[in-house]
Amino acid sequence: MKKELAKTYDPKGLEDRLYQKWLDKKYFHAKVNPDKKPFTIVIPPPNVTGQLHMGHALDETMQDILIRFKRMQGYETLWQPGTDHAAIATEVKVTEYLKEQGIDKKEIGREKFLEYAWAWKEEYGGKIINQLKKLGASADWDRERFTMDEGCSKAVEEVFIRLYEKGYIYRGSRIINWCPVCHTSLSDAEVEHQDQDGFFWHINYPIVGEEGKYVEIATTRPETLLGDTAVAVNPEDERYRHLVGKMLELPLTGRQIPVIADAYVDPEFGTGCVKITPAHDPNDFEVGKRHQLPEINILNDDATINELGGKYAGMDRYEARKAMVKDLEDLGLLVKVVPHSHSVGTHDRCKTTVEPMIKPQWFVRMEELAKPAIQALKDHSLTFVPDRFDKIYLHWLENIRDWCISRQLWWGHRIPAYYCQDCGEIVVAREMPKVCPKCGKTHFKQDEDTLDTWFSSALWPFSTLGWPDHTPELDYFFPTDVLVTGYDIIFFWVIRMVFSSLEQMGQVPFHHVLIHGLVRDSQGRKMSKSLGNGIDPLEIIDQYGADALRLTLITGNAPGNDMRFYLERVEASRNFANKVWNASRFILMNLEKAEIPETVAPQDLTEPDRWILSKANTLIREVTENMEKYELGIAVQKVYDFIWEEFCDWYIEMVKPRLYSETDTTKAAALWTLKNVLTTALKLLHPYMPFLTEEIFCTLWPEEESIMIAPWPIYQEERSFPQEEKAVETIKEAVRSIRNVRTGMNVPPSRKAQVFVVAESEGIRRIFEEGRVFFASLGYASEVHVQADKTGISEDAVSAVLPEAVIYMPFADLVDVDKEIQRLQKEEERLIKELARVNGMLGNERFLSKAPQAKIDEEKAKLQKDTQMMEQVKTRLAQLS
RNA sequence: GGGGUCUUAGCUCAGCUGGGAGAGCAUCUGCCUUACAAGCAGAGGGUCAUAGGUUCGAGCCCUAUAGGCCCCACCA
Repeated sequence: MKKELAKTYDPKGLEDRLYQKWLDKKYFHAKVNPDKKPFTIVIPPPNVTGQLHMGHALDETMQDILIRFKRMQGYETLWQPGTDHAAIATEVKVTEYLKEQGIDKKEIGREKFLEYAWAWKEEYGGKIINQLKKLGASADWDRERFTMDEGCSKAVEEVFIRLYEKGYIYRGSRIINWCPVCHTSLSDAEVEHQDQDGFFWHINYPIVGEEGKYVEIATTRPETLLGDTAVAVNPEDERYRHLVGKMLELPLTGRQIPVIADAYVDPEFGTGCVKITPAHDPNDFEVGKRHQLPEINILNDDATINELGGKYAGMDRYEARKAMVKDLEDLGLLVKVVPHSHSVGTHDRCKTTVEPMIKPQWFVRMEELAKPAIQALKDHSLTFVPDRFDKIYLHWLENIRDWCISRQLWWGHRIPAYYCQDCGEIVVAREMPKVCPKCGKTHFKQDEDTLDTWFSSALWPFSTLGWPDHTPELDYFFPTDVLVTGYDIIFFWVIRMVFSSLEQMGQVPFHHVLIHGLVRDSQGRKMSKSLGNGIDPLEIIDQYGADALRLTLITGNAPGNDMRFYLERVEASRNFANKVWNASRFILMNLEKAEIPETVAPQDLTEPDRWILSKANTLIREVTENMEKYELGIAVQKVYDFIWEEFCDWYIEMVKPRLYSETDTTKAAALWTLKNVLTTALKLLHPYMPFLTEEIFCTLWPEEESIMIAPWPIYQEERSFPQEEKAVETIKEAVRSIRNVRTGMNVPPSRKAQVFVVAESEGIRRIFEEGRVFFASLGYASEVHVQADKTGISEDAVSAVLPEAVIYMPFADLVDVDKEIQRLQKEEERLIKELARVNGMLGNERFLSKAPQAKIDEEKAKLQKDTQMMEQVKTRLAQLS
């Protein structure tokens, strides 16, 4: 079956059709197959209610490229897909949605809310998955998972219980980050620090019993004064040593607090006296613990002042701040107000300033868990690409603090802890206990909180493979090979997967972490909803095709770096797709006109055939090497250059006279080579541009099922033809000079000219004899004469100097001697410079003694070539003047 | 305060282990040459941020400086 291809590549329709075919054929489906080596990637699960954005598109494209590459190499490839319940993100969305319907979350209660949330998930959850399919993602959709499905939930429960039993999970009243808008605790990773302009309020605290004497403190949050339980000074600070132990009167409260000494205080900073508010500052909390200070919580959950705040009770924190500053001023206790820029913690999701608060929460004790994760990187069982992310990973782990995992949300995995209503005993178990092991009573209540969303995604590499059950999949596909993700979630996700896997599985979850950057807009700004500068990948796919989008995302940027996205780049990618399409169309048209043999004997191949085969062979080796090293952009750039320049601009053009001739005996060899090289190129390109290459491949090889499952090309020593490469490169250079000369003289292509090639060396003459046909088709030659001297060449012929030959073209009427002299002088200048450089190197004793021999030989060869050329140029110049 | 990263052609960026400066887009010139005008052929354009150092040799390695961006951090 031969298909006619359209004149321009139109991805519309074709992409959906091919994707459906792949699905029908089950190519994406991975099975446990002991005869093959596995290759596994787990997808960073997108938020179940999310929309595909450029970041996803980049991330999934990289994974799909690796998966398709390895699949063609013969691995049993599993790309494990799924979605994340995204606790807080989803809960906020559902709450907003309900609000629009006039439904209040608190009123309907937990159970009803969860019903709505699941319904929402059912309705919108599939959306992002379908969007991934538009990209061409070859994930095993039969294995799609969800972090809150039965299996993943079971894994979460199991890990929680195991960690609790080992003492790694504990419940404690500690200072945590509280979001007053979302009404939940947050982990440290969820707090973003922003520098904000604020003030330093200097306040006098009167010393009890010493009329008119004060201790001056400086604070950026005066409202927290209500919770002060001490003022601290540095024990070494001579200025204040005498105050330690004295009592102060806390303004506006009537309470008395002590002056304490603690090394935490920096005498150089502020006044050297620090108000200590254990309930609302992490440092003060520590100080408070050391000195057994009372912890006074002065805030409600919405960050209004609570009932302990006296007249300020009920005010918002900032309102209270204003009122208190005013009151202090009236009391004459406000010393001064100094502008001060300081860093403020905000909730990364809603940007609200977080309040440190003491709350009973669940924590993961991190110190012991972090150790193997550090070790794994140090002994290289885990590596980052690029490796500069090693430091970021290590620094975080080496300074890790306990992980607050409880959230005051409903959408998530409920904590499997039960409280005895009678004696307060905590029981962590798979289901609600019947009888209290401590008091024997039977009234239990489950913990109201749910787990941090990252607790479940931390288990993703093994929970998706069936853990805690011992499944064949787990045995076969785990540990996974590479994780592909952005640097923005190393702390949230990558690190937590590593220590969770090391703890539960005793192995790293993946061997390599391939890190990419952010996709930014054309001006380098982050794409965001609020800026409205986001570019929808689906619109790009609709307009230019998925392949063009994929290529754009992969090229022109180094691993781990951010990239700018703009339409001109997509157009360039689209143009390349069209180029491949048209080259293929040309080849297919010619293949239809003639029979080609299965194989061609080597002696029937012409020089250009061997040249392009040799080039393709080298390409195979290089591209494969680059891809093994995750250098995806470099790899595809090489394929791009090969196809466009070597294959299309040179080989196809060189081959045309053979194809158009009725009598040429090497026609079959040309067709065979065209088909062979095109096939190789398509295969190398397939991971990047799956749709285009599949469509062409299946037209080219109707008997084949799909390029997806075709074997990856392999470098073959016997396909290396260095001599032919040199010969064709010589011809190319000659053709280029002819074109150059002609353009310089404004000779239209329609005007053909005689071409004389003068070369002393017989070997060179043979090369030109072989290549004479190309001067006609590529160099607009009417006749080609290859000879050893200038016999028969008119004096006014224009010349082009090559290293080992001079080309003459008689253009009697057009000749412009001055121009030619100029051109030759320019060439002479270049050669003088080049010769000076080479001579400088070769004349340097130390270069000769220290440089590698290969380099020396290379320079010697250059010297010879350039000297030769210089002689030609000089001779020619002498002739002209 | 610590760490990272960037500074290369008008624009956006490549440049792998140090050995003759590249691509895409843009610009200029000429071509509707029977695969492709989303194309073909040719051209112009860069003291690789600055100053030192290591080296036979530095865009690449080291140090410092300037500027941009990012991350981490308990300076009240």
